[in-house]
Amino acid sequence: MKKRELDSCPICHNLNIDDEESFLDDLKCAFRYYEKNDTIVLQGQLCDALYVLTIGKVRAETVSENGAIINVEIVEAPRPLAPAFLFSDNNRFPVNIIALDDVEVIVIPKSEIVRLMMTNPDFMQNYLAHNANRTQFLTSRLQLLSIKTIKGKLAHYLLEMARNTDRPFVVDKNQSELAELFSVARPSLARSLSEMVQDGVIQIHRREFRILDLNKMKNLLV
Amino acid sequence: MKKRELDSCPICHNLNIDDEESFLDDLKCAFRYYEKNDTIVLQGQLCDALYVLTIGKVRAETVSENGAIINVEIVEAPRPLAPAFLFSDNNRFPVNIIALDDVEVIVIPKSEIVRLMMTNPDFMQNYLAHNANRTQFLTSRLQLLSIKTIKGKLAHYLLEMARNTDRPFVVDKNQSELAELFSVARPSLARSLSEMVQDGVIQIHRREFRILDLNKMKNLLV
DNA sequence: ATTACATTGTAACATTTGTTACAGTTACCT
DNA sequence: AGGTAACTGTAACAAATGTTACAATGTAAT
Repeated sequence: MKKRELDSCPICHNLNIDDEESFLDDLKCAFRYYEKNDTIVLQGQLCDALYVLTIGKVRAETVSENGAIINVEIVEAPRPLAPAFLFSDNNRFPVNIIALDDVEVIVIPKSEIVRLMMTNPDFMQNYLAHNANRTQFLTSRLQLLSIKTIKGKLAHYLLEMARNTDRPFVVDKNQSELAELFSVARPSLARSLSEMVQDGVIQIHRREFRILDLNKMKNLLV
Repeated sequence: MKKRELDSCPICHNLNIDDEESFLDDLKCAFRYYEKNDTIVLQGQLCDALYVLTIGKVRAETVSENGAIINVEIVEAPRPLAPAFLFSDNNRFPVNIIALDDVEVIVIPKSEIVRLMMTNPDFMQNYLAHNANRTQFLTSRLQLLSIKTIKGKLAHYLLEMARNTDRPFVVDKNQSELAELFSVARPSLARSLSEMVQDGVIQIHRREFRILDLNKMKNLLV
């Protein structure tokens, strides 16, 4: 099995843990090990401890009531699993979590997390920052999805990438990836792109884009 | 001007503040007062203090680059404004905040918030719980919006309301409100509803719904 | 250079949703 | 009871997007 790299975990970095072993010894926690396809957490399960994925890779999936899988996210160690739900009023896991590898998970009771925060300001700020970043991610995702038209989403995305310049810029995704990000069909995305080119709003050469008409572009947002 | 009701603020309740005045005296913070239509926070502004809305009502709006208003939320006192962004890596306000009333805002520097958390476990848990609940709200909103069809959204919503029974139940929203929740057009929602009735999936009498075919219903989710 | 594969462009058609308009119904007020 | 406003149902048409299929182009490996 691989080795732990605790320091690159978003809630554990910069904690000045000189001795990982003794740090973990002091912590009241449990180590759990799973093999590929083991279920680590069941959707709906009570969440009264922090699950930290320290080794391996897992799949987090939302399952609808007829068993269809709605949403999938792959998470790689080291990262806490659903750290926000530990403190929410409805503290149940929103997803199934399945091992994709050999996996180590450290389970830390909520009371220990509270103790850690109270005694270790860095840990507390890490925890807060991580949750805050997650909120920010969700907010911007929501903002993107609440734009209804494909051209609108493109305008939002491309204006972000262009950073208010009219210089050409290169995007790091191909059309299929963009289509997935926007959750639209790939040919529909291609159609919207070529219409925007026809209308003289943008220029495209492979992955290099250039905004030709900033005003038209911004009007697509509404 | 109205009176403060700090105890019903999600991050301040149950703190055993016997004397609000002396509690606030001990806290290094600033009181700010605004009139209707004053700008309290500008989108993009650095967020290095917690803004707690203690009296009044504000509007939080996202403004696109061409000045169109994308998103609006009304917030009433007492509530913290964007508490998650205080600790995020990109700590800038994502919205304009405008007074709708006579408003009091207490501005508490980040360092004071950290100090409060370290000395007051209840405050810390309140803060964490509030952010966690917000995350949960965003997550479920995202889940709803990522269902593409109107019937799918309806199925998701109605199955939630029905709580796995086949008994009739009453929803607390009219069609216009539902349409806004799903961000679709009202007549489109009505059409989907009547199609679902025609297909024998549900029965409707005014705001009373009844699920007739649970399987068909669940299949709409995919 | 040739092949194999991934990516992009495009077209025809189906489906879904939006838009606008109006009629029927219910709720409420006096 | 009558009048008004809110809510709901529905229809015709427009617009946007999805689906499927295939051609054109680019990319990488050998």
